Amino acid sequence: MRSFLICMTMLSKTFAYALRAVTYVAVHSKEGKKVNLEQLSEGIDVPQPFLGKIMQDLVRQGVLKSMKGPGGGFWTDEFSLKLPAFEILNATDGYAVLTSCLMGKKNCNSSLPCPLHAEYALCRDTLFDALRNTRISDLAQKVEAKEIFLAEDN
Amino acid sequence: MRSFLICMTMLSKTFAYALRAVTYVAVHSKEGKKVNLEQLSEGIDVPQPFLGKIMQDLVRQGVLKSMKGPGGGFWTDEFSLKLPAFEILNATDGYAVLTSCLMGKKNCNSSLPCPLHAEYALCRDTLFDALRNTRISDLAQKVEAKEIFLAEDN
DNA sequence: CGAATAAAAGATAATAATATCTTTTTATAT
DNA sequence: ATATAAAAAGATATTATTATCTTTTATTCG
Repeated sequence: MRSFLICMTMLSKTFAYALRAVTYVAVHSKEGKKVNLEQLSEGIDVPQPFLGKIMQDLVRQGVLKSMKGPGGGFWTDEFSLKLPAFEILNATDGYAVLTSCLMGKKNCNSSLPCPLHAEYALCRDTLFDALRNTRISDLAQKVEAKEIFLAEDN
Repeated sequence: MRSFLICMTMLSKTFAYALRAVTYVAVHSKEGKKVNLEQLSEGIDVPQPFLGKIMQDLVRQGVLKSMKGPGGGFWTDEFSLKLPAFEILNATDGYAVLTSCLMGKKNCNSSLPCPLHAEYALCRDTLFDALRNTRISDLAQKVEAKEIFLAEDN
């Protein structure tokens, strides 16, 4: 009866889970292994049924590959590995969050800005650039290089 | 029967509403006027009952002053005007969101970082700095200077 | 083929965020 | 003092997000 409501990020938990999941799968794909849901769920410490839904989306959006049946599971091919992390956001939350106004103004832009427009644009762009410039293969490589684990506690 | 579920920001709608509300009140306080809920709700285009709750919090946390009764309402005193916008975040969402990990790692730090730690830290810090360096009086001044309106559509 | 494995899909449940409604308290003015 | 105005407080409703459970479909292997 454990609770999974722990983290509190500016973006959704779904996206955080998806980032961890894709990274985990990518690391194992480089070793030529497929990953199944049970293993993944334990490896990144995310509840299996919910993770299943997220994985479905990621496959549907072409971020990951999957196969059913014995020996099946999820993996990244060459195409996936080259995708920017931005595509993970796109497949989960959508990218609208990166074009929004901090103060909730509908038409906030540089010619009619809210009082925090310039500052927040800078913040958003920093994240946007990071998600565009970081490929899935980079995520995997960083995990390998630093021996970081993807479970929340590690 | 209108819907208010429109904006989609990285932080909460509550925070977006609070920013608009405090700014609106500050502008009017500079003209020596108190603002009541009804006027405020129309001025910034936020549903009155929900806004009422947010205002309660802001007053309780010392960001705004209020008075009941005829001629009552909300206002900012000299103390309020000097507060950084960060205090508005603190009074609504709390600031934990500015110390979180994008990938949901519990202990994410520079010595054991997630693969996006450095990049996301930059993003968070940009926002953090903006919220610390912008005072409530600055928000009001920008609205006055640029003749911006605080309703979503404007 | 039939049994077993694993993802996909569909349906339901719990929690948090957002929104509304009603009653109470406090202040003002007559 | 009484009526009125306005915030505070409390209770309830709606919607979105997160989480779970069950059934179906695809694949492999004996």
